[in-house]
Amino acid sequence: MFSLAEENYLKTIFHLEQEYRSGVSTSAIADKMDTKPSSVTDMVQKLAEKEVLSYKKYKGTLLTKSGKAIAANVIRKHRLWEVFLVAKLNFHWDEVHDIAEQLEHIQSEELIIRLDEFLEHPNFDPHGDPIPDEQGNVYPTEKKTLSELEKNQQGICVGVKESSTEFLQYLDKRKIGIGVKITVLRKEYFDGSMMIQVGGNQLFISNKIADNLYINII
Amino acid sequence: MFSLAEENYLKTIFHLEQEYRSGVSTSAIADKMDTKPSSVTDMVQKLAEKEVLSYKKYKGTLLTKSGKAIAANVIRKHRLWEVFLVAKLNFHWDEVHDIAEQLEHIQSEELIIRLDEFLEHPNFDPHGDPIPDEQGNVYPTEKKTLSELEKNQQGICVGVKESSTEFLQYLDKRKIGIGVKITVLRKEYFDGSMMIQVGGNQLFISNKIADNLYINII
DNA sequence: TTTAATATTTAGGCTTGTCTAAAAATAAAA
DNA sequence: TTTTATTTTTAGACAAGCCTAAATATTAAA
Repeated sequence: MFSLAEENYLKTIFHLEQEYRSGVSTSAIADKMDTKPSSVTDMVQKLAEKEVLSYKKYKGTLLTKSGKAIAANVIRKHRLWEVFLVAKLNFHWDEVHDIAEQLEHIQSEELIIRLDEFLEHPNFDPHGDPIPDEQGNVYPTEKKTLSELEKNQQGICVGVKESSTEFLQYLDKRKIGIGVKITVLRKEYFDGSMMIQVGGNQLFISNKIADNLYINII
Repeated sequence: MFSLAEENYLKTIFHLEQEYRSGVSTSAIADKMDTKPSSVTDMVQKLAEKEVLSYKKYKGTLLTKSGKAIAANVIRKHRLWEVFLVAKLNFHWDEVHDIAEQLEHIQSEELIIRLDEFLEHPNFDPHGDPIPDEQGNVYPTEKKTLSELEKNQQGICVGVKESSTEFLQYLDKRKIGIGVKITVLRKEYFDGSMMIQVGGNQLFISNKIADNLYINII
């Protein structure tokens, strides 16, 4: 069993490994967790003894297989709860992070199995990030913004890049939301604006909007 | 802000006050929380300084108004989550306590407002206990067992007394569940067995069953 | 390559919430 | 009412997880 603090370290290191593949430095962890490097050293040494990560003094750290599994599971829970908060409790995409940060530590395998079922096995959270499966496998998507799509390409909206309330309201009004299928009908190259198909409607959107929407190409 | 441990003490004392109205003893709290009396003394003194309870050495403790409000809010959250687990995630009544024990400490007013909304403002948890309102008022019901009802009385099933899996399955099969309206059609006084109306069906049940069902008289 | 700057670790300390053992107060029994 | 038993409190200690300050490695610059 891992404590809340331990789970948070594992999760953070998991994320940082994407960026620092050869080893995550003490200070990188400290920065991300808003804590002091000395605290990180303490915890990393403790986690190394528990064999969830490998650590060489001054050389940084990397998760072991079991460490990765634990971290992926925490992330899975976090993202499933985010889906719940948005899809069932009508929170906005940008309001759910702090709450999910707490919910991700609730201990119950069965709870997550049933929550996943209740949400109909979602594959992405409201920010468009993939939800790890039960085995801890994450299938990272080639996350593109709508602005990167070409004419006639289509995909599913899986999230937003920057999410101000005004922007979310703009999207709501136009029925653009997570899971919605979008097709590029026309693209203007001088300003990147485009005509898109969303549900039954055709919309004209600026490049600024298109650049803020994450799309999963299908 | 109160820590997880502090919230648990307040909640426990709140419950114990129903039984020990003139003051809750250190050992009663220690018993209920499965901790040592010396630990209780420490915490109670700390909480007294925070003015959420009044405490006189050797004389026990009672919650202040603000202490009661905090405790009621934790209980509100606990019971709302229990409703969620049973009504939405299909847990059995007897499986939800430990999970709710964790969920009750999630910090977000907005979350509880929306959860309450999502569950359509339930008044009772799956064990038939009343859910405190947002102001912390609890309206305790005169919780009777079905066996205490007389002929022609009717009420809503709000919970079970003892909940073995077999018993819950017995109930499921007969469509007896929380929120279900039950009417006593006939009652045999020599053994307490009764004929009841449940939904469209009439059922004959023994006193043993009737004694295990909590009913809210309407 | 030697020096300076930066990163990391160690040492020691603090807070929270728990514990054991001993002291003190209260309650019960003789 | 005095003694005994029980309850409660105090004192001192410990683990987790954090901190600051000092010591040690590593990296970058001269």
